[in-house]
Amino acid sequence: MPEASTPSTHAVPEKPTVDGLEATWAARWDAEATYRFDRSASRESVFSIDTPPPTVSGELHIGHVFSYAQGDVVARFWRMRGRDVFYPMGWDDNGLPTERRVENFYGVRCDPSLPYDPDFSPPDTPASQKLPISRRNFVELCHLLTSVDEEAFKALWRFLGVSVDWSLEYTTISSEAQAISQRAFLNMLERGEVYSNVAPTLWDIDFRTAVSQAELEDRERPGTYHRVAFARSDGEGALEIETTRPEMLASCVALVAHPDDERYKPLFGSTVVTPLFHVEVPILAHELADPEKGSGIAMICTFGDTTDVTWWRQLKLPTRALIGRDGRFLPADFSTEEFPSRAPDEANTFYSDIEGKTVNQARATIVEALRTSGELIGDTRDITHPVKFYERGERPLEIVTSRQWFVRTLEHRDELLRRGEELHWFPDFMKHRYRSWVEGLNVDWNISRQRFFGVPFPVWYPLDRDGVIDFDRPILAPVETLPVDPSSHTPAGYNESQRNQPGGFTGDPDVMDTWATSSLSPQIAGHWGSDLFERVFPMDLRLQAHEIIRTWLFSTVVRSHLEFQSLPFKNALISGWVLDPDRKKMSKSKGNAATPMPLIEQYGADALRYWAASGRPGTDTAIDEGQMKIGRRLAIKLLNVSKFVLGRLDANESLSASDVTTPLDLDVLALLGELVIEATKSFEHYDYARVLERSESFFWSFCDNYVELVKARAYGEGDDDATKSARATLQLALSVMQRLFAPILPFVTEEVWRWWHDDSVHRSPWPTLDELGPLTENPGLVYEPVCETLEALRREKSTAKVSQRAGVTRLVVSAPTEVASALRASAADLIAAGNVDEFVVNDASELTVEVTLAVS
RNA sequence: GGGCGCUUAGCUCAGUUGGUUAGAGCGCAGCCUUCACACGGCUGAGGUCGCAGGUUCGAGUCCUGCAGCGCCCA
Repeated sequence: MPEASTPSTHAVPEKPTVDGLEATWAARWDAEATYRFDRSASRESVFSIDTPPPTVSGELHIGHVFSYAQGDVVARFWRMRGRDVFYPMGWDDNGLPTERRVENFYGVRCDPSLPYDPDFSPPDTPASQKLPISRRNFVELCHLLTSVDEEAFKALWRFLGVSVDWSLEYTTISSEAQAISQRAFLNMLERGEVYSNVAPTLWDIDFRTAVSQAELEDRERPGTYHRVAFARSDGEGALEIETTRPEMLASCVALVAHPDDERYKPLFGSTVVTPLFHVEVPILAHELADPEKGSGIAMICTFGDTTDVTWWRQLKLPTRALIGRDGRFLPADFSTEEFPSRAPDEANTFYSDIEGKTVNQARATIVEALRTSGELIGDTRDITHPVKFYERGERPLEIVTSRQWFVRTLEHRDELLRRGEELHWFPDFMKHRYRSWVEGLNVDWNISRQRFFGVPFPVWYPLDRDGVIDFDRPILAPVETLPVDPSSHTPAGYNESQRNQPGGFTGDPDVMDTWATSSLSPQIAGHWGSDLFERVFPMDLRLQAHEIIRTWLFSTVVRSHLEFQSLPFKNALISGWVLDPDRKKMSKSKGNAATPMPLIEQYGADALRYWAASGRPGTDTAIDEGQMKIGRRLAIKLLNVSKFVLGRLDANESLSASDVTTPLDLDVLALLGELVIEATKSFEHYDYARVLERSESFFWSFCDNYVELVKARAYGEGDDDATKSARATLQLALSVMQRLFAPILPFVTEEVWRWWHDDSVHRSPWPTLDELGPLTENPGLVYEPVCETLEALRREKSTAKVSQRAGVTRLVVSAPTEVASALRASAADLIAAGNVDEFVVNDASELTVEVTLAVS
């Protein structure tokens, strides 16, 4: 036979496989720029996504895969809907997590007093004693390691099929990100929305930095109540307080009880004397004193905890702060006004035992002394109580007085609450987390960190003739010079020799909190100041996990509200946590955190995405390899049925919805039409899990029933309208289903799509009703009874333990008139699929099926 | 202490504005070595929908209370 007359077939491989699709298609998508954003697109046609820049700190985990896969599914839907999807990817590389990783990875620590060593290279193996290096050397290592980590992350995202436009990649430490952060800071400063202040600050003594309220975490820790006697100044006996922090005694500034507490009411206004240090302190009243706790009266110290800060502020108490930035006790002189002891020599002598000690050491010393002096009453009492920690910290936070930059959030609380109401949350109930967080704010947002790898504040300060810093007259960097580093750049009007000299200047030593830069992700990714920004801002969608609502989501809303009087994004899609198979929260410390790459290798990226997409927005989901296996099976089924349908179709035969004529085929398309409507609606509400569930259910029925029913008609000997109808239906349905699954299973759908198309399924239009032709009015009226009959046939054969191909002598179906005529119309398909000799349809009140097998 | 979510088959979860006999997958049992698929297919068993009230012709679904689990905030 001459080649010219051979029907041309689609390029269907002999043995299709899902293995290896990730590498193949990731490379093709790169080469074809499939996910490239059209920068000339108008705002209306753009769908812009604000993605979380992951913290680049080494290990990837399955939680990343889960959350980013869910977001990607949505991005792919909108792209197929015809929107120009702005989908960048950033890396949150600045900040403490990176510093920590660099310290551990290279065995170094930053010592800003050291000079830069241009020839420095990190030790091959980290020494047990961390090597001190200069700030600049340290920052260079941070850049080095993050760039390595970023490549590893990037490789995973590609392998997972995350459809970001890599030409839009950004980092939060880039020069542009720094300029944007500094510009936004200066704008806030100009508007009076940011201020610097010396204040009691939550302080991590290991990281030696301030932390913000958002980074706080309560942890249950054992503690011990000590009952301590304070002698009354009038000599009328003593008052006993209970404290878990007796080491703070030298910082005591008052005692406090509840205003209604009858036991202490008569004493308000009188004074007592602290044990050991003999400082006179007043007895005061405040609602926050809990009469049920301990003896009902507490000592206020500057500062043992956040309640102390509140009392200190509201009761206008003096400051006797003694904990230093390293967590050790600072020097103090009890003969001064600050520490007015009645017995200064005794107090100083005793305090010399405390000075320089850590909190725990000092506690032991003081408890011992109190016991000796008889001022420790009775036995101590062990308890468990919540203690505040920095979320990344290992030791309890202390409160240290220091100068910090704060963003005014408290005075904007009501507006911020309204922004939370304005935002569309998916799922809706996540808005409660935002609201309760904003309602519970009690300090302004501290954005300065006493660290090294971050965006510096674009500020210098003049020094007076005595070399004292004048914080009230900051020298601001002009906007056009940004980004600046005040530790290496010189402010206008000075020269570098005047740095840190009397009469000269000094640079602000701090860097911004990482949330202070990542909260500008829309500005950074959208290149604030360029035409692009107007096309993408406010973003259509923010993707993130629920655990960072109070940090990233909140801070982004704050920044956008202050800068643009707008929400930064219209919709927020909140993902849940990944739980381990026992439904416990995954964490590195528990050692149950799974790494994704082996799972991708075992089940395929589509299978992992299937698992992720089966978790509804906001729902915590357990790692479930069973679910991944099902996803893999679905992908394989898609390959196989595509091979079957396409492998026998003549690629040149033109088929369309108008060729679909038989009742069964029309009905299947009508059902598919219903599915398309539902899937579209669900996707528009970010309910990808429902799209998956419905599509999957239709697809399996299609494979098990419809394909079996029309196999013979479509690919048999005949060649009439009915044959054409079946072929057209198979082809149309396959096309629609390949596209319905494309957002969730991008690799396998692309593979099968390319067997019969030149361009990517991911750039193809989302299916619509139009392409399915005019649909029947009551979808399912034909297909469902036909399927029921087919199932009855299979059941009989299965019960009789014969092959499904076994012959049937007689098939009698009784059904209501309408159904009966539907069955008669599909008789040929049922006869072929069931291998039936005689098929009889009777009218009856309800559907019954009677099967007589050829052999029994 | 305040708030949010969950509780449906052995397991993991769907269940739309209240509407016939409550759904899926896994697992389990049995069958089919079928021509797209053994990396498969078919069939089946399995549930007083956490508990107690209430509204309704009708409640897994709405209301009230309670319990357990998880989380958020203080």
